[in-house]
Amino acid sequence: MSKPPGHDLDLKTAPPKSRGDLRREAFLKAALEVFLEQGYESASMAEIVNRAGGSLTTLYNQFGDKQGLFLAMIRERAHTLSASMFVELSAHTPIETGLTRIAEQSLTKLLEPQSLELYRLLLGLGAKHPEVAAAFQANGPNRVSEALAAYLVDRAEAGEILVEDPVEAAFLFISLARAGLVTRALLDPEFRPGPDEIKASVRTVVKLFLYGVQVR
Amino acid sequence: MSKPPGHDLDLKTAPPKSRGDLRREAFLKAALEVFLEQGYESASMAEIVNRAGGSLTTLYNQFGDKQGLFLAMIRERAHTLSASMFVELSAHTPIETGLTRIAEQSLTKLLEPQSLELYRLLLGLGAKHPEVAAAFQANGPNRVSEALAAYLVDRAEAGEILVEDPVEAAFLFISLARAGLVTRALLDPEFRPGPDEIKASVRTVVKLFLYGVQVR
DNA sequence: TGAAAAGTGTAATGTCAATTACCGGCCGAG
DNA sequence: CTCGGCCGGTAATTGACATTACACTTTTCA
Repeated sequence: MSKPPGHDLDLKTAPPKSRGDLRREAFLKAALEVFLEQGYESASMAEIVNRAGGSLTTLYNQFGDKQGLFLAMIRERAHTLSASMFVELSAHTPIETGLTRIAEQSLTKLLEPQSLELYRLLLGLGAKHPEVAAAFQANGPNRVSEALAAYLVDRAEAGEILVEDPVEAAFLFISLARAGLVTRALLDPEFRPGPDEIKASVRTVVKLFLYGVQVR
Repeated sequence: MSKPPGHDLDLKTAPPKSRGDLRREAFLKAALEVFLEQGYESASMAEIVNRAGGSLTTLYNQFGDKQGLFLAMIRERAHTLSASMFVELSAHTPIETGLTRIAEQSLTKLLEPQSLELYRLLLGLGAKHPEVAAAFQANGPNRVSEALAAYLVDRAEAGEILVEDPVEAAFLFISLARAGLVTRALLDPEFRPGPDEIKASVRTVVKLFLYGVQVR
């Protein structure tokens, strides 16, 4: 409705910034903060306006209602979070290195307080708004899984590993990598693992994934 | 305060049921329903009283306030849920059987809609009420982990497996078992795995845990 | 049996926040 | 320059509850 010549798919090279766009960005940023801090129900539209500047009227004009704002915010964040977890896996990287790299990258991102809280919010969404959770899932974790699966196939062909179902194996590896630290962090706010703990956890996980525990 | 001769640790054989106890039970049951359906913020005390019978006044007398009721409910549920996930592991059970049994048992319990919603609620609690999440963690998952760790030590001594840190290995196995189905179920309400899917998932996980993916 | 304790039902009270209504100022097209 | 629409600020308007207060009945038990 506003940018005359625009490709609507601009991802990085898009600073057309009309007035409305600026407002919108500020609103989304403030909404992110407040929703993450207080949760959906407790967050107040007024508080969001306080932080963003602007006015309630404009906020309602742009997003319709509280739920609209929330959904818009979630979509935007889920998208960038997913993107930031993506790892370039050049084939022919040795398996141990590749697994380590992908696990460290996505764990590090996911353990940032902001990501963690966003993840928590998504989980809490529950039966309501399944579309959002689904969109996040499809468009974040699944992407990573798929990339990893392709890489596993490559490594299998190179004779390094033996997998029956690469897709499932990839999914399990991702799950395994995340399960330990992320679950703990979600349940215990005190628990904020640093880079060293992440590296250590990843090392264990990679070893387990590769070798298992059975005596050979 | 009421039952004259009581052991306070009765678990099953305890129907002393004074009047207050009956009220209390009904309140907790209704509270469970309503909190799971609506979430903490949206749940209304009046609605709980409607379902439980009795009166608002009594509810407040027994639990103080909304948060008190919520905490009491969570504690009670976390306790019984944990108990139901416990698996008797006679030592000397072959490793593959033991792992399969423990994973199937706890997965099956955790995937029941009610458990799943409770888990979701706990995750959503977030920074607030860390005590509750901690209590649940300590008193549920950790128990299972510890039992499994002891079992792993036994199997290691029997020469079946090779583990450096049994506690960590146990934790990872539990995480691995849960990660796949539970995470999926939390994010996608449509996804309700049946017993066959659970068995299949467990089979894969056990194999991975034992053998890894590396060619031998 | 006869209070005191505990329970019940209903109707305040008070707060808080979503959503709307207005009203005057700012900005870009004609 | 100048009008109609977007904006910002503020004050309604409403509806939901949590939490209490009150007046009455039932249980308990000494």
